[in-house]
Amino acid sequence: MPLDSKTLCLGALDAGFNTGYDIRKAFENGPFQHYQSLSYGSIYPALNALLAEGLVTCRPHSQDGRPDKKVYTITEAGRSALRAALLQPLEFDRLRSGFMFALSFAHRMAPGELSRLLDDYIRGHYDLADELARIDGVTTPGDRFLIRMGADVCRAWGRWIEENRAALEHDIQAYRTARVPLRDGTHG
Amino acid sequence: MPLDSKTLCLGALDAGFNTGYDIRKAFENGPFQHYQSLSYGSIYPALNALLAEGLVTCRPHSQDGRPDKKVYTITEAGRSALRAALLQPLEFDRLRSGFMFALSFAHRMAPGELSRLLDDYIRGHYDLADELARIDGVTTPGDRFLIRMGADVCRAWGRWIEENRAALEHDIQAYRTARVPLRDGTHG
DNA sequence: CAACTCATGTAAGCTGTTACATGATTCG
DNA sequence: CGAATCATGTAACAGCTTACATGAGTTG
Repeated sequence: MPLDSKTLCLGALDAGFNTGYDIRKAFENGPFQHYQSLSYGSIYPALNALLAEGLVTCRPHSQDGRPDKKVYTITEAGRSALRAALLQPLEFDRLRSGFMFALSFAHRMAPGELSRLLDDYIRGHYDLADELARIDGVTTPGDRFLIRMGADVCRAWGRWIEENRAALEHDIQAYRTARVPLRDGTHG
Repeated sequence: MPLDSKTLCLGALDAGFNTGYDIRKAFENGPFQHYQSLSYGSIYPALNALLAEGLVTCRPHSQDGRPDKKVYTITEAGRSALRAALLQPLEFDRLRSGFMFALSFAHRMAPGELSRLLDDYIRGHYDLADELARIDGVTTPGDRFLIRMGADVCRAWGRWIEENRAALEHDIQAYRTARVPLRDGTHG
C-alpha cells in the first residue's frame, strides 16, 4: 500500500507539525525530506478532507503582523487511522534513479564522462551522509535510527563505488576489445 | 533533469529491446526494473513521438500465429539524443520509502509491530540481494556493476539494521521512561 | 476450458506538482 | 527597496497507471 497525502499529513501532525505551512516544511527541509515529498497542492486539500472525516480538529489562530493560521490537532480517531495505515503491508521502497539508468550505458560513454558520473554519485552519497550527521535536535528514537542508518549506508555505498570503479573501467575495456577485435590476429 | 518516458524508451531500444511489448518487459522484469518504471500507456505514445522526431525507425513484422509487431530501431540521431540526455545533470536519486516513514513512528508501535516492520525490511533487502545475485546473462559492464553494487549494498544495509535494532529498542525504552516517569521516585 | 502470453493502442482517471493570487512584515 | 518569510488556497497542467478493446495461440 502506498502512503497517500492524507496519511502523510496525519503523520506530520502526529510528529508535531500543526499547520499546512509547517507540514510542507517537514517534507521540504524537515525530518521526512529524504524519503517522502508533499507540496501545498496536496497538503491543504488533504487537511480539509481529514477535518471532514473527523481525523483532525482545527482552530483558527490570529497573529499580529502575520497572516492568520489554522492550527490542526490530530484526534484519537486520527491516531488510530495513522497506526492502521502504518501497519498495513507497505509497498516496497521505490527507488527512481537516473544515475543507475545512465550507468547502465557506461559502455557508451567517453572515459571522462563516466568518471564525472561516478564522481557525482559518490559525492552525492558522501554529502548526504555528512548532511545527515549534522542534523541535531532529533527527538524520536525512530528518527535517530534512520539518520544513523542513512549516514552509514550512504558512506558504505560511496566507498563501494570508489573500491569498484576501477573494475568497471577494466570491464568496459574488455567489452570494447571483444566487440572490436584487433585487425592483426597474430598478437594475443 | 528527470528522465522522461521518451528517453527511457530510447535507452531500452539502445539496450536491444525493440518492440513496445519488449520494452515494457525491460521495465517490468528486465534490467531496469529496480530503478525505473514505465508501462504501456507511456511506452506506445513515446515510441510514436520518437518516430515522428526521427529518433527511431520502425518496420512492421508479420508473424504466423502471433499478432503483428512493430520492430523499432534507434537511429544515429536517437543515439545522440540519448547520450545528450544522460550527460545532462541528473536529478538526485529519489527514494520513496514507506518503511522509513513508518519507522519514524517506531515509538508509537507495540514491540511486536516494530519487530515485524524491521524483519520485513531486513528480509526485503536480503531477498533483493539474492535476486540480484541470481541474475545471469548480463552483457554490459554497467549492468554487471549495478547488479554487484545493488547486491552488496542491500546486504550491508540488512546487516546494519540487524546490528542496530537492539539499540533502537533500548532507545525507545529510554524515550518512554523519560516521558512517563515512574510514580515511585525512590528507586533508580 | 480457464488463464496466460503475445502484441498494439486508447481513454479515463489518479495523484501530484507548479504557478499564481493575496497581503503584511522583516531582513539585507 | 527588493527579496524572502509567513500563511492559505486554487486552477491548470503534467505524467503516469489502470483498465479496457481486440484476438489468435498456447499451457495447465
